Amino acid sequence: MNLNDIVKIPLFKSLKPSEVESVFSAIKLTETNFAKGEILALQDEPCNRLIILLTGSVKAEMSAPSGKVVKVEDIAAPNPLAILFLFGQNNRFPVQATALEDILALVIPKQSVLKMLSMNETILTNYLDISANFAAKLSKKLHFMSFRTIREKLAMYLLSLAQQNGSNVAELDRTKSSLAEYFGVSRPSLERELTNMQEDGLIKSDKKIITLVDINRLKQLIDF
Amino acid sequence: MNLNDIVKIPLFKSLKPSEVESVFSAIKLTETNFAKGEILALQDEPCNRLIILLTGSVKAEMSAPSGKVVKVEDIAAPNPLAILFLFGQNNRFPVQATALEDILALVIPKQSVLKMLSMNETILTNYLDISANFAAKLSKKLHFMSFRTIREKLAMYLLSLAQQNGSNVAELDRTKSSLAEYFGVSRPSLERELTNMQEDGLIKSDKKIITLVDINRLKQLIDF
DNA sequence: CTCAAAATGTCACATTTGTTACAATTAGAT
DNA sequence: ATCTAATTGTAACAAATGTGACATTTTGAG
Repeated sequence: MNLNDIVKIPLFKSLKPSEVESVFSAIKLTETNFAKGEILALQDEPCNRLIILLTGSVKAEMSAPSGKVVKVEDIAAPNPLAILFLFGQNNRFPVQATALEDILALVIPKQSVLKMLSMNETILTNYLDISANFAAKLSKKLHFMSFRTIREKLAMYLLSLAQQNGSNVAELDRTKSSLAEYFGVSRPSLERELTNMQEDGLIKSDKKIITLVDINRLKQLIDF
Repeated sequence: MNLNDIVKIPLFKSLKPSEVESVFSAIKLTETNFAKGEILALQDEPCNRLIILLTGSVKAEMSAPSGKVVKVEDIAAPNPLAILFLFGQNNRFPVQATALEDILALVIPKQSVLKMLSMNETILTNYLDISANFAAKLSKKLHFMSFRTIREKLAMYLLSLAQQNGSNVAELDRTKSSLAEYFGVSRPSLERELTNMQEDGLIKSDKKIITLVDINRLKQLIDF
């Protein structure tokens, strides 16, 4: 792996070439391939290494013994896997990670991660920042789940989508099926609520393009 | 604050006296009092300091629309507040923290925290461990929220309570009101479901003592 | 292009949960 | 021990969501 690729990894962002060299010579790390469909980490497996995706992506699911799954999120290169759970007393993967495509990954043992963090402050701040971002995502998801009605969830979701665009149009970034799954509701219920909201003059829904018609009322839904 | 108190704080666990001295002389920190009911941190307020409770406890709540709140958890001394969100790009408190009792707290600015972490490896590992434990708690809560029905949530909750006892009896560790709040459902709905489950022969419910009658069927509810 | 699989839109109906209200019981302070 | 506030148990009714089914449209592999 060359230097250009390395500094593209968030954990190694802003590292000077000399730092990369000294850090990488001090730690153990291996590059590993995973085929599509292969399991990178089992749920509840001890989490004793950091896995950083170099290419490809994984889906992270929480599963109960006989098959029911809760999808948490997809993680794509060049992001790390389960970075939040690497340390701690009973540190286990909270999800099962399955390769969505062929994957090349960097695997670093826990001890080496610790070594890196204490020897280089840039890596330390990167690590803390990345962790905080994942925590924020987790927390956001939890907040999201706390919205009671589908309408509220949609208002929240659409507003933040439109805000990213800087417009009053939200273009869905995934299928409505997977959106329903993300919301934790059934697909027909999600469709129905989109229809209802259109009838109520809140939005205009056309395929994946949702136009926010009455932004104030949408904001009211989630603001109080 | 004396040395004995300091090493009782998880973040400073296993520190040698000489380390405590050198670390504390290098960073800024203040002790602050909060009265019962006072707000230590607002939801969405920038998270630029670490707050460690020395005495007392706080409740952490996320406010959702219509004034409804989702209680995330209580945090008691000597634990830190929102440690997961201190770093990161858009680092804001995900919850509002309100004092449940009079509180004495240690407040350390973000920059000083970073300084501590890079100057002392013990503090670094403590910090990482504490963070991971909170992440695990968050993740567990998320898993819990993913259960669809009240019955499933109850099955999950009661089974893990009974398991702690090593018996088939779950003694509720809080009021049913607060349990309903924790579940994110209304209190009458929770009561009704307890009644239904009793009628269905799953449990026997008497005040705070819930006897698990048909454990297999309860397990099926969450296993499947 | 072609065609099968996936995704979408929409129903009628069943189920779950919320809401409001009220009475009974329990807990805690003085 | 007494009294007030909190908790608990329950009910009828309203609202939200799930389910299963079906036709239509879109997507993507070959």
